Amino acid sequence: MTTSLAEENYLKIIYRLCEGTKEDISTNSIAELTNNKAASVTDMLQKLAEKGWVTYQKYQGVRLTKIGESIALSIIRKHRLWEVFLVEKLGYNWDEVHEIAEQLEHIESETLINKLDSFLDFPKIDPHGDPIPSQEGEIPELGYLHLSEVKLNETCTLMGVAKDSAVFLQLLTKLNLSLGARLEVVEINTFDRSVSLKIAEEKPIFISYEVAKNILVKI
Amino acid sequence: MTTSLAEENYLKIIYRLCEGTKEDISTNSIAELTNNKAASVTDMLQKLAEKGWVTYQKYQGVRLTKIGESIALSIIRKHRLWEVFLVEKLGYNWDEVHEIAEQLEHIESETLINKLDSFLDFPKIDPHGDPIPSQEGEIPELGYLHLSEVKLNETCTLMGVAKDSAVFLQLLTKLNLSLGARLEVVEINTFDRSVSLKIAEEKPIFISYEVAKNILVKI
DNA sequence: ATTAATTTTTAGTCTAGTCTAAAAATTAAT
DNA sequence: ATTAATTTTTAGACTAGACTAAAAATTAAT
Ligand SMILES: [Mn+2]
Ligand SMILES: [Mn+2]
Ligand SMILES: [Mn+2]
Ligand SMILES: [Mn+2]
Repeated sequence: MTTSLAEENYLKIIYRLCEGTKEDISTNSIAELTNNKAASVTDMLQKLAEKGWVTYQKYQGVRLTKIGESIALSIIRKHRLWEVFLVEKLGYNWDEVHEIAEQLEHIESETLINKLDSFLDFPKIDPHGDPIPSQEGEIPELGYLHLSEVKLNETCTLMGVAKDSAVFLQLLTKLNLSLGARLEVVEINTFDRSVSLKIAEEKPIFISYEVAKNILVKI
Repeated sequence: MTTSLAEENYLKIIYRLCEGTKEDISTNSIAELTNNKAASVTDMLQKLAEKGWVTYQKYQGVRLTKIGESIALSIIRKHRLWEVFLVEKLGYNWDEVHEIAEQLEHIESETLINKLDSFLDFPKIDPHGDPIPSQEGEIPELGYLHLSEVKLNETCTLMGVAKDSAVFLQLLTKLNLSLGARLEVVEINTFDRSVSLKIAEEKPIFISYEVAKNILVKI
């Protein structure tokens, strides 16, 4: 069966919301992320349920079915592979690629994405450290921690970000925080949970809890 | 001003029809190429005229304005650059890329297409020998002939094709006719205008007028 | 356990882009 | 120059995907 652009965007967002929790997803939370009104979301959920891509009961929320999930994963795979292409081959910065990938992820071709995958040498992660689902929809669980969870005086490696927004990524770049950086937590302020970090023996930098929460690290 | 996918496809087709002739373009000819009904075309022509991209008078046909033409050329530029990418970088054959490029040509980004252009080393022609418009909308007039116009015993070089259809391109491939091939016209049958060709001293092959008409050559 | 607040769904409307059927204009044929 | 054939436009209807306003269901507060 064929998927429209609108349907693909809904499935992708429902996937993101399902990831966190075992609960069913609320209409309002979807409305927020799609920038649509709740009434429009209800309409679409009924269509998606009709097509067998979500399970949905009035007032009780929604979840992806196996098929719905595999559609979402194939779009995420395309999004992330295109982001790798834009950064690795065309020389974009990591904060510039998300919007373009939002368009490219909807290009429909059986062969294209696999040829692209091969051209890029089968990358396992995208420019933001997010794992790239395989053709079969396997997505490795990387088990990263949020930097905000790291204990005082521990050292870790920056593996990814939990947010794609350009302003956030530009801030990280300005602070010299890029994928692979070695970070030592030298101070945690209990008052506002802000953090001081040493990046590879340089003099410490200061980041808010909001920032630390969106940085993914490996111990 | 912003262009929808449907509008872009109409402008591209009107451009193609304008290219040939100085006459205004008929509603029916557009309907045929867009695979829409004439009534739908009339609707769209009124919208395009409203936006200033075509000049249009009821019953009198349509032409692109300067702005309309520059939009069409920017889409054609994108289409052809993506075709080069698909063939040169991803290893597609020339008969496999048109449909994918039909989708990619609508990706909207100021920077993307110029970075792609640079990544591809500023190609001047696409995999079918068609010229790639510059960023400014300049399109070199290549002055090629149709193979059907070449005189008996003359030798020429295959520079391009006048048709993108997969079956046509596959036929050429099967006949060993590819870009750059040296062709000698060794026989022209006046009855059906079919042609016999020597490709680089090999034994002659036979092609119909229909095929010869869609092969572009340089003497 | 009622009432109040919140969330979700329904009902009805809108736009873009398509269609069919019928009317109007143009072009071709007598 | 009429008439006939063809082309083009209008009129009215449909679908996808959005919206607003109002009704219904759920959840929270007394
Ligand atoms: Mn992204
Ligand atoms: Mn990413
Ligand atoms: Mn093409
Ligand atoms: Mn081409």
